[in-house]
Amino acid sequence: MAAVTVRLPDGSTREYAPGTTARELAESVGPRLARAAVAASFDGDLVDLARPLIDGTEVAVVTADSAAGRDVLRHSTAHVLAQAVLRLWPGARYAIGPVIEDGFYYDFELPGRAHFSDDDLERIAAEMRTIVAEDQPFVRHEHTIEEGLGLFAEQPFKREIIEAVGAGTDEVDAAAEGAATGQVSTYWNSPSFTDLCRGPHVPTTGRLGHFALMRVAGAYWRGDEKRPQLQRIYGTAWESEKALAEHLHRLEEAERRDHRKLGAELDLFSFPEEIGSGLPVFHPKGGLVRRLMEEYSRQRHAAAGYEFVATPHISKAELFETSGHLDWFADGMFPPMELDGGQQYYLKPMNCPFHVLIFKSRQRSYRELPLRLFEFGSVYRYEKSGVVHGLTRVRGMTQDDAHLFCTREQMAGELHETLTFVLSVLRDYGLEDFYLELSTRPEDKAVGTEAEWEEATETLRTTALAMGLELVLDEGGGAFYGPKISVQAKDAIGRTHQMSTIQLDFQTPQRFGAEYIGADNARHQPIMIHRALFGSVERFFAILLEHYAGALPTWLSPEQVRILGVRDDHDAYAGEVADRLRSDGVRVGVVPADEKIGARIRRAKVEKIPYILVVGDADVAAGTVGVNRRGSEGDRRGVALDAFAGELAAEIAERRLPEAASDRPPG
RNA sequence: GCCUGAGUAGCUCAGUCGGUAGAGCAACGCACUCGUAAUGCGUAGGUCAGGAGUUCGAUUCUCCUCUCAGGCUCCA
Repeated sequence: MAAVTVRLPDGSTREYAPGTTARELAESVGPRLARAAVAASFDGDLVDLARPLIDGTEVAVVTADSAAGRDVLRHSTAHVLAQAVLRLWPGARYAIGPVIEDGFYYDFELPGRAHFSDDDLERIAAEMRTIVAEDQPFVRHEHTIEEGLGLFAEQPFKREIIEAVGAGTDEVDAAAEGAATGQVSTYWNSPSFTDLCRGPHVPTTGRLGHFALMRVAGAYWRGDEKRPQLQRIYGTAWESEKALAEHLHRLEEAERRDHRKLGAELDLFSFPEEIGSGLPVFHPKGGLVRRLMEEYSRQRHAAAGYEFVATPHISKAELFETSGHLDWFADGMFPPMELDGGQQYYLKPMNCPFHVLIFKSRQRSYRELPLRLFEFGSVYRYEKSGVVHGLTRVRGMTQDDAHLFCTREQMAGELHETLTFVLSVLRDYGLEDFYLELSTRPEDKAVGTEAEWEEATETLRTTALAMGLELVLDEGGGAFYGPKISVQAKDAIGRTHQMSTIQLDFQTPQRFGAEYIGADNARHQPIMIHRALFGSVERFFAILLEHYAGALPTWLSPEQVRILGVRDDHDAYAGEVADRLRSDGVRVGVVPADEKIGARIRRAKVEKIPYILVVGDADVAAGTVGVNRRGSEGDRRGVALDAFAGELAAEIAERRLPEAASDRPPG
């Protein structure tokens, strides 16, 4: 047979004897590459290192420290997890074990419908280490559908996957398991363990080991609430002990920034049990931050031509029948209150029907359009008990909600202006890294015709593309009344949060019979654009808190400056400094010298106050202050009070953001 | 709503194989008068989430409820 010729990623070509494997290729390139290799890719398709080279393909060696390589490690570790569980729970059924961001999971059904407990994780991890030490090979086999069904006769979940592959009914599995070939592949580890899998895998289990099992959870088979709930184990795996440790450290960092923890530590808000789940109260400092957020928002909205409205929290049932909410989302609403005459009232889950009624309150002319109505509107949604989460998923919240009414001709321009406005305001709060997501018609829940949806979706797409930001498609993710664009923002530690949404709605004006008189003297239906910028004040508060790890920019800090006299005979001067700054509108606190200066500085640091001013003998004599700025090394002594005040006033007026949204860990 | 855990002082946590509890920090009092991340001593603080059951006796064991955490499902 002729030699096989392959191209390498650097463009060079090499010849090998027929039957040469990817592993042998790696070895021929260099021993270090061979050691780092976990898989290979042939023309971009990931394959095992044991796969023979194919003539004319481009071959790349996949190393453990690449994204694709980590996926291979994680997938292989998931197999080891399944093998360990089957050893410890003979007769367990195993379902699927895919790779997810930063790790993997595997779903099981244990004999006698038993459950994993947290303590089991340690036993399972120990068994996994044994399997790693055994250095078992991952041996690939191809089977027909019938052979596959026979192999997994005792494994109903595997059989279901194989049947779906055979029937080509499940696109996801078909792609994953290779339906195009009408075959399934398996990986054999030991006489006692074979798993259905497309692969590739590392050559042997000995290649693994830098993993941690994170938690156990219940998860529905196929993600379907109506199907059996399986036992899921989440784990993470990395190419080295160092990479694993770094990952665990990142998790700790996220935990340190958790807004629920910061909210308690900084005395911003709490969730009194007596009030109920998902119903927060804001304490004075949190209330102040919230007010500052809202004030700046109002200021920007006023400047952008929005008009402020106010609407009640409850309404007759008919309003939500007209809007369609009772048809589609009654489950998400609090149950109705019934009055004497049998009239039912609901807490409002949204503000839009109220704003439509304001539009409809009198005859409208095209000359009034676009009409932009804005409100900080409190809404109540009955979130299921298991989903309530801190300030990000609550049962009562305040939306910064606006509804824009415009003509069809104005629609594109309004969308563009709105998106520009939204991004500009978000940037002022310190979020700067964005991409856009376009959500299209949901399959089951939707009102309106295909044509209307198509037109609305296209308009949104055009607007989004004009922003020059990355646009991601979210198929079927729209609301029941229209498609939407959402702004996704990355925070300081790289997590993505869905921020503002802009939704087009042809339906609500129709349902409510909202009309305006056009230049042609005829009645027309306005286009309605729903728009929330923060989403909810509560959620935005949480995101900002986590983004800044509690160290809010000076303009948003509840206490901007704390003044400390060195001795108690400096307290009078500290008071004068405070009065001077307060006259500029600065929020100042003074703590008298009944504790050592070091202790009071520490307290102020723990409270993440942007500026600590220390004043002593020299300052009293010279009219100066010692400036200790949050996040900077050391302090500046003998700064003239006027100079500091001027600099601070400028920082606040410009809403300057901190250079880095990180701070020193306490202690 | 479902699965797995958890709830002990304001916070972080220890403890009780069933005999009603303890530390550090915080709070309060006294002393210390001090120049950039914790001065010392003392005092007070708990229906051991709530309810029911078993028991001579329950914070501890059982059941129910509430709340929280991590997932699943959901998220107009």
